[in-house]
Order: sequence, then structure tokens, then C-alpha cells
Amino acid sequence: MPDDGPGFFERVYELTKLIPYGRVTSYGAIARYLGSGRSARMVGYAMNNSHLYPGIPAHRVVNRKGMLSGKQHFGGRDIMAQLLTNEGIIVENDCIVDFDKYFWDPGRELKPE
DNA sequence: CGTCTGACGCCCA
DNA sequence: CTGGGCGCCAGAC
Repeated sequence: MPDDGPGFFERVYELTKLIPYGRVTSYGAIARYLGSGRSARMVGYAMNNSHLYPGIPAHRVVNRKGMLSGKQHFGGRDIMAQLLTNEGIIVENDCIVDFDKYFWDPGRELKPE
């Protein structure tokens, strides 16, 4: 969008909101789609404020290993794991089983144009 | 303006 | 194979 500059965060939120139900993605994948590739940390940092935005399925975003690295920020309990399980995703030991199977690549599934 | 942090990722020992 | 450290980028203080 030719909008001035919504900010890196909003782009993360927009993309995160596009994650389909029952799918998950990684911080790095989002970062790469935004063009920063190595700023995966920023994605996680943005997620920190995601709680200020509605419709941000942050629980569908995990690290590249499929580990619920941010589950701690969901209230202190396994809320994140339960949310994923509720979507049909198997979570064991704070790790998504068959993560690759549920992986949703924004640059591939959400092809440009 | 300078400094630090941060829900990551990859390289190296 | 496992652990530790550095790098990246943008926002908050």
C-alpha cells in the first residue's frame, strides 16, 4: 500500500491475521515475507504488542522449530498449546508435532499477484 | 542522541 | 550431537 508507513508491526499483524485456521508459521517466514529475513526477532517483538490488536492469532506463530516459544506470553499457562490443539494441531512438550505439515508459508501459499 | 531490549535464526566451538 | 554466542532491525527509555 502506498500508505506512508504503517510500520513494521502492522505488516506483521496483517500477515499474521492471514494465517488460515489450523495452520502455523514461523517468525522467520514472516520476516522473510516482509523482506527482512533476518529480523525474525522483530516479528516476535511485534507479537508482544499483538495483544493490543484484535484478530491476531499469535498462537499460530512459532519459531522455526515449531516450539511454542511465546506460550509464556499467553497468560502463563499452556493457553497457546490448547489453542493450537483446538485447531486440530498436535502439540507435545510445547512442540508442534508434524510442524512441517501444518506450516503455512506466506511467500508460497499467499503468492503475490 | 545513545543504549538496551526482544515471542529468532544461524554459525561456530 | 549439544551448547553457546553473535547478528539483525525496530521500538522504547
